[in-house]
Amino acid sequence: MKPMTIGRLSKAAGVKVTTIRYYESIGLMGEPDRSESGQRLYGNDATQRLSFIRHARDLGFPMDAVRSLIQLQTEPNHDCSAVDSIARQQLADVRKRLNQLEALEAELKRMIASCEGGKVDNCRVMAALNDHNECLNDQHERIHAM
Amino acid sequence: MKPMTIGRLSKAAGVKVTTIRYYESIGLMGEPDRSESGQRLYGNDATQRLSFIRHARDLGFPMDAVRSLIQLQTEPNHDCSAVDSIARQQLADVRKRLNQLEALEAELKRMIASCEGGKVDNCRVMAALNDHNECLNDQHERIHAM
DNA sequence: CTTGCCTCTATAGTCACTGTAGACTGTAGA
DNA sequence: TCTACAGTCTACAGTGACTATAGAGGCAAG
Repeated sequence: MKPMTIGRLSKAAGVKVTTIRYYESIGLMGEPDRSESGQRLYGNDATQRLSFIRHARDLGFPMDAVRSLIQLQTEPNHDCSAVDSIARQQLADVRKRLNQLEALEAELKRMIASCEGGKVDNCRVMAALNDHNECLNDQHERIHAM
Repeated sequence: MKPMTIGRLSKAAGVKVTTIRYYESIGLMGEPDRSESGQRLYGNDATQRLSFIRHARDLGFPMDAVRSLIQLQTEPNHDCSAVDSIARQQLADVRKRLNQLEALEAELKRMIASCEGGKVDNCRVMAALNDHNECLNDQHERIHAM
């Protein structure tokens, strides 16, 4: 259980050194002890927290949500429903993105299927890109994040 | 068919004024004529191109792909297969993201379903976030973009 | 002529990191 | 002990695809 340097922590948790320092800088990670020469020294709790963050990020939780979850972790007696609702929110977001992506998939498939080769000039894919009319039912919302 | 100002173009194509100027700055849009006082003046071709860009972006095509597609548009006699392959690539990307999102959905669903209320301390959702082991089969790739 | 919106340029901010520069530290082999 | 060389430090710039802001000037209606 000796303290480890940032490089070891990085490997242990699968998070890049620079990213760990970044997490520290935005207050997600808390300042670690330092060696005499100023190198960061971490205990096991750091590995845990870092893995927690990474896992949450892998699941697509936005930074704010991760921050909240970490905060909640420090209040073990608090009711679990807050955690639940963050997770449900995330699930809802994921489902929304899924729907959007499915719509995209359908349209792309249609576009590609309609192409019969030939010149760019009368390419159906190009035509489809030009005419927004015959498309996606007013899905005006841009798709971003993940 | 009079030339229009950037504001009108913005409304016509559904792209923000600042975004139009941004597209110009990165060479996606080409420099328009200017009025005596220096205001940008656009013709119908601009509306078309801008709609094209917007539609492609809505479909999730990355900027580079959009650039290529625009380039191809200027070579109407070129073979259409390049267009096709860009679209297929995009479809493949969309499908990949779909798969990743489906995996996320499954895990989130599982996490949430396992929660039985109570305190944060023994919340299953938290537990799931802590233990990366019982999770996503090595889907180490981070999910980004869209 | 004034009001109020539109447009201009240039610059900084966003998110979640990643990369770089230049200096210092720690360790393993010769 | 000397020498490599990998690891670490800080601070700052860069990424993509925009968005926001500041401060100045333009244009049309009332």
